[in-house]
Formats: sequence, C-alpha cells, structure tokens
Amino acid sequence: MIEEELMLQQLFDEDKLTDKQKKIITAAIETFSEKGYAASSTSEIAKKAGVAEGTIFRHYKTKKDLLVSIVAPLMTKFIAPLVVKDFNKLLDREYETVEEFLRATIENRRDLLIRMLPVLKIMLQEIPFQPELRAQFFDLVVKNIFNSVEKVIKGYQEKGLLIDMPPESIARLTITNILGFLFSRYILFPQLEWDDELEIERTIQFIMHGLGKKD
Amino acid sequence: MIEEELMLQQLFDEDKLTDKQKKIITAAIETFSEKGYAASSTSEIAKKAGVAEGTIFRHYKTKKDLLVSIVAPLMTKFIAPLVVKDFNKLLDREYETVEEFLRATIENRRDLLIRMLPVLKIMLQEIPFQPELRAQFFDLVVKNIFNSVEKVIKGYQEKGLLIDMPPESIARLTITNILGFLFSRYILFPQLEWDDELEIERTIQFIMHGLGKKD
Amino acid sequence: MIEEELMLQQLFDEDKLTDKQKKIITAAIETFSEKGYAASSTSEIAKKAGVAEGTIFRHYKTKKDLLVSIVAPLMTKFIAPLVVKDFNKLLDREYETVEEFLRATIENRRDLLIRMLPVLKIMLQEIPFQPELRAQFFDLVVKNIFNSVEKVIKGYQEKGLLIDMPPESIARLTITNILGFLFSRYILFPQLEWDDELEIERTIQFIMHGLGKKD
Amino acid sequence: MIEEELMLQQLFDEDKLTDKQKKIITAAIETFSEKGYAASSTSEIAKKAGVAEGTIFRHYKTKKDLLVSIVAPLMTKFIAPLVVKDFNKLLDREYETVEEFLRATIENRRDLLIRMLPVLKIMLQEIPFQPELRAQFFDLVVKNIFNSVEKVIKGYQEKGLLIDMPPESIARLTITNILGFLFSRYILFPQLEWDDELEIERTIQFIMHGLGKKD
DNA sequence: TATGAATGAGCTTTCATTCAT
DNA sequence: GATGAATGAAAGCTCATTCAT
Repeated sequence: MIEEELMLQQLFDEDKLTDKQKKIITAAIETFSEKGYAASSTSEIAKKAGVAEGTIFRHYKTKKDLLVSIVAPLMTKFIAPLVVKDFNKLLDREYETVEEFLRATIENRRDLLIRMLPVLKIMLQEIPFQPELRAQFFDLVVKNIFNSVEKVIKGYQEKGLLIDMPPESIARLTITNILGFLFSRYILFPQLEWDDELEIERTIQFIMHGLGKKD
Repeated sequence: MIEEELMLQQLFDEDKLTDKQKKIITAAIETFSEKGYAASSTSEIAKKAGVAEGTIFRHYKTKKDLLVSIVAPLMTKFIAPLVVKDFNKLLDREYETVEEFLRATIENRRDLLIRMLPVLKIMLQEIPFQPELRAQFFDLVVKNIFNSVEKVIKGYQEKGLLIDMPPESIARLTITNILGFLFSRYILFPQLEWDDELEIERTIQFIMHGLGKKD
Repeated sequence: MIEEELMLQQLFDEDKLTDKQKKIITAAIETFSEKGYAASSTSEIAKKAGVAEGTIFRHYKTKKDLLVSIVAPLMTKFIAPLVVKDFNKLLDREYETVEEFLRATIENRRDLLIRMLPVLKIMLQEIPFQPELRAQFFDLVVKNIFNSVEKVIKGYQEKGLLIDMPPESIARLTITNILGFLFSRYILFPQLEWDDELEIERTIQFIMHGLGKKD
Repeated sequence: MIEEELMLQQLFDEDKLTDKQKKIITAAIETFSEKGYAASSTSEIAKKAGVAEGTIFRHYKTKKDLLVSIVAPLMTKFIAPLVVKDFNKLLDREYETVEEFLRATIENRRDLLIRMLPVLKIMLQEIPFQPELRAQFFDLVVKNIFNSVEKVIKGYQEKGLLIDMPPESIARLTITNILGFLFSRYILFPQLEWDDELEIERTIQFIMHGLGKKD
C-alpha cells in the first residue's frame, strides 16, 4: 500500500486529488489488477477504498471512466517518459554499449516496473477490449516512443552496435522481451523460484546475441 | 465461421458433440474472444448460437464450465502436440539447423495459429484470473513442453547449435517471441500493415542472432 | 381490479400476453396513474403485480418501454375507434340532434370512460414530457380523429345544426369540455359530491347553447 | 429569462428573497416545468441556478419544500387576485357584457398568462399527486374564487345576462375552457400555427353561445 | 451564509441459473 | 433433449440530503 502510494504520487500528483479520490484510485488499481475490469464490482472497490459507493460515481461518471482515469495518465505521464528519458541519456553517451543501456534501464527501474505491474497488467488486459484505450495507447505511447526511438537506434546502427533492421522492428522485439519477462515472472509463474538478476542478464544477452552459438 | 469449424473439428471431434453443442462452443469462442469472459453474457452466446439459453446450461453446468470446456482441450490436445510433435521431428533430424526448425514450425502452422487466435486470446486473457486454468496450464502445457523440450535443446546444444543456457530459459525466450509477435500482429496492432513473411523472418533471425552486430 | 381487467381485455386481447405480463400491465397502470411515471418505481410495480422485478425487464427492455406499451395501444386501439365509431353512427343518422349524439356518446360510454381514467390520466400527465408519446399522440389520435370528424361536422353544419366555425375549433372545444369535466370530476375534485347525470346534462347544454341567456 | 423575472417580481417581491434564492426559484420553475417535478434533480436545478447544491437545502428544507414554495404563493397571491379583481371590476360595472369581461380578462392578461404558464403547468401536473398541494389549492383557490364569484354571477343572472345555472358549474365551465385553450395552445400543440386573436374570440363566443345554431 | 464532497438508500437494469412444459 | 419464461441476487448508477469547512 505504501509502495503503491509512491507510484500514485508520481502518477497523479499533478492533479489535485482529494484523499478519498486517491483511496479510490488505489483500490481500483488493486481490484482491476486482481480480477480484471469486467469482473470487478464498484461496490467491492468502494469497500476496499473505505468510501461509499456513491462517492466513486461523484468523481467518475461511469465505471469505465474510472478505468480510463487510471490507465490514461499512466500512458501519458509514465511509460513514454520512462523510455524516452533513457534513450536521451543514451544519446548523451552515458552508456557505451547497448547491453549497458538495457541493463541500466531494467535494473535501475526494476522497482518502479514492479510497482507499475498492477497498472501495466490492467493495461495489457483491457487494451484488446476497449477501443478507446487502444486508440489512446496508440497515439500516446506507440507513436511517441517509436518516433523518439528512431534516431537513437539509427545512431547506434551508425556506430555499428546494432544490426541493420528497421527501428520499428528493433523496438518491437526489445519491448516484447522486456514485457515478456515481466509477464512470465510476475503474472504467469510468480510461484516459481526465479533468480531475477540472472534471468535479466540472460534476457539482455539474448536480446543482443540470440540463441545461436558463435564459432 | 467455416474456418473456425475446421478448428473445432480438430479440437473437439473426438468427443461426440451434438450439433447444438458445436454451435454453442463456436459462439462462445467468438464472444469470449471479442469481449472477454466476464463481459460476455450467456444470453448473447445463446442468441449467437441459435439455441435457447437453457440449452447452454443443460450441457455446461455453469458459465465457467463453458470456459473451461473450451480452453482445457486446447491445452491438452492442441498446444502440447503442436510443439512436441515438431520437436520429435527435430530429434529425427528432419531439420539441420534451428532456424529451419523455427521457420518450419511457424510457417507450417501459421494458418493453424491464426485460426487458433481466438482461443489463444481467451487463454491469455483468462489464465491470470482463473486459478483453475492456471493450474491446468501449468500441468498440461508448461510441464509437458518443458520436459520434452529439454533433451531436444540439449541435443542441439551438444551439436553446438545453441548456446549454453538452461533449457527452460531458452524455451521461455523462444515462446515469448513467437507469442509476442502474434500478440502484436493480431491483437494489439491488427490495423497496421504488416509484411508477415518478412517480420517472421526477422523474428527468427532475432531469436538466433540477437540485435548486436557481429564484426 | 376486476373492472380493469375488462378494459385490459379490450385493450390488449389481440396480442397474446402471458398471465404475468397482464399482471404487470395492470399494476403499472395503477401505479403510474397514482403516482405519475417518474415517481413510480419498478420494484413497486413488480411487488404489486406479484412478479420478480427481473420479469418486468424480460418483457419490457426499459421502464419507458413499459410506459409506451401501455399508452400506445390505448391511442391506436381505443381512443380513435371510440370517437370515430360514434361519428360514423352519426353519419348513419342514428341521432337526429347533436345533443342526442353527445348525450349518447358520454352516457353510453361513461363506464368505459371511467374505467379508462387511469390510463387517460397517465396519457395526459406524460404527453407533455415524452416527445415520443407526443408524436404518437399527434399522429394516431389527433390526425385520425380530426380527419374523420371534419365531414361529420360539416354534415351537421349543412343541416343547420352547428354554427359556422372551422371543424378543428369545434372539435377542440367539444373535446376540451368532455375531458375537462372528467378531469374536474375524477382527478381534481373526486372528494366533492357530484350529481353526475345533472352535471353531464349541464355540460351538454353548455356545449350547445353557451352561458348567455337568450331572450 | 427577463420575462420570467418580471413574473417573479410580481410573485415573490414581497418576501425579501436573496439574489441566490431568486435564481433558485427561477431555475426550479424552468426545470420542473420542462421535466416535471419527480424527473427534475436538485443538482440540475443548482447547476442551472449557478449555486451549490447545498445552498438549495439551506433555503428549502426538502425538494418538496421547493415545489410548495413555488406553487403556494402562485395560488394565494396570483390566481385568486387575478379572478377576484376582475370580478370586482365587473361588479363595478366596468364591463357591460360578459363577453367584454371575458375578452378583457383574457386579452389584458394574456402576456401574464403566458408568462405564468410554466408555473401553471407545474401546478396542473403536481396537484393530482401532491395531496398537500391539492388541499391548498382547494382552500385557497377554489373556495375563495367560488365564494367571491357567486354573487357576481348572481348579479349577472339577475341582469339576465347569464343563464340560470349554479354558479359553481358556471365557474367550472368557464375556467375549463380558458385553461383548455391555454393547454392546447401552449402545451399539447405548440408546434401548430395558431391565430391567437381569432381562437380566443371563438372561445369567448363558444362560452357565451355554444355550438348550436340559433334560428 | 455558501459551499461541494460525501453519503447511503434506493433506483433501473443485467444476468447466470432454474424449472415447468 | 430443448425450450424460454421466470427468478432474485447483484450490478451500475442516481439523487436528496448532510455537514465540515
């Protein structure tokens, strides 16, 4: 709960939310993430937030409004900056190799990523069904990221550190593997014992060198 | 619809299903896949199947029963054989290189994979929320595949075609990228124009060699 | 209740309604008429009808649907025929004078009018607020009646029994006074003691001769 | 809005109302008249009045209080004086004939009647459902008017200008026709084209002489 | 005095499930 | 087996009213 409030601070600080609104958001994230949007009831969220059910509808006209109010700022304020910031650092030559950059991205932000997981899970679950969200996701996240990423990747390609492949495909493959790791680790098989450090390193090495053995 | 019935034949032929049952299953797959399990109503499924609502409950005690009846056989009869069969072929030295094997797996079964997508989508959507399904998925799919895969991978590793990495991790990374491609291609961004052949080839090359440039 | 069922027979017999549907209609008429549409709750109607609340919504998609299902057939099947039939009789020379016709219309159909009152009250109450109903009312009742009435009135005018005034105005004034009497008698001041026979006769005389004294 | 404020001046000036209270009353009249009492929400009225919801309840303990505060003064301060004043004028022999009186009453006060319509509509709509209002209406309007009217009518009857009919019935019939005209003109069929002058004259002639042709 | 966030009872509506036919 | 009317619990949502500021 305390950790989640930290994330909320980052996510929602700029809007002035009342105390109850924050509680509603927190409870909604928790519930949507656990059961999925459609299977979560507003009465359950209200109970978990310690507010009356009517209070939810005073702030969010509909249940879907509540969902959008959670996911939308995540996309605008959080995911895009997360990646862009690092890619800009990359441009500043902070990291000499792509491995270092990936390692730093994942390692530095692992706590954050883990804390983001509930909302990320909601996003991944609902985007296939909510055209509204899908459109937002496409406009805010995909276009933004892929745009700013292009020159970065080109830069590395010019330096001879990345293969010649269209930046979109490179971005897709990289993101797939990072999200795929998180999804396997925390959503599909959280009950398995994972050596996180090791598995992240393997993922990075895989991204860079693949599975084929070099002679 | 006709294509889907083909899949159903493969999936459900062995059980003797009545005509109505097949219609129910087809309608349920379509609806669950479009809206998600929780957001689908049995009345809508009944209407789409052209049967009375009561008929659904004559064959499937509950709505969840219907879901399980769709996803479970998929796991036992479909996914496992899909991979295992090919890996056995691999053992039979049908494919000399891993690339060839991956290419064959994806290319040969692409139609099937596409036809499977609705059910796959249901599976991916519901496994995080349905412990019952998750347990089944773990027992039937994960254990089986990972078991039979182990020696295959080891074989290739001994032949020097795959890097020295625990087979589980290799399996995880490979599956992640195949499913990740399908998810991006057909669920997240179906509206984009994709050159499927090309993108599959890139995915295979990526799996084998990564993004790093070799000197 | 028994009387109301008689009216329902006339009103709804042609459609094959289930027993429960009839009970719902009866209860809805009673409740809407007593409290007005907006102040009536579906749960109250359900309780009064002795059915589950869900049953109402199985037959009528929304509460407004229920309202329309009550008022609409009244307009098509009841009010128009009521007047038209008599005016046709009039054409058949059944009544020599207009007084006789009015007296017959009101007297013959008094029971019916009284039984219709609840629905009539609903109609009068809701037409100002429900554009849907207003449009129907205009098309089905007003146009029909005024059309068929026109020639009748002209006939009487030619016979020198009615003054030269546009038929629409004559119709408006006549209907106003009949409904005005019913409204005063049964809705505004039901608690007063009325000598119905006498007051009807006065209304008829008023319609024909006005309040001014002839010398 | 400006016209309505004029009416409000007449209706509510004597009580010292704050600016906000006037805005609330105006907004309530508009809303109740458009949607009916039960279908109007206090939040909508507050928004239309430009005040906070709480402010309404500071001045009017309940929503019904607000309704009564609108309709009650209309009955005490407006309707009764309207008629009584004119009937007193009548006694003062200001009008020689009843026609003249009726014409003057309607013509002189037409603007006022039109401006009153929203409140009149509320009154007519709610009296059937609010026993409180009905009692008030009966005590303040009916008794008063009918009392003071009695001798006036008798006066005219003695002068041989009105037929011998109980004053209550004469009052009822006259009021029915005036309200009936307003109701048809402004509530039921406002969309039709009306020649107001002509239709009022017809109504007056009808009240005095009826529809029957004199030989 | 005025505000508007908060309430909770009650509303309309949905829906999985049952059962007489 | 198949039907679909009926159910009632629970869903999403509204709204008059309260109260701390």
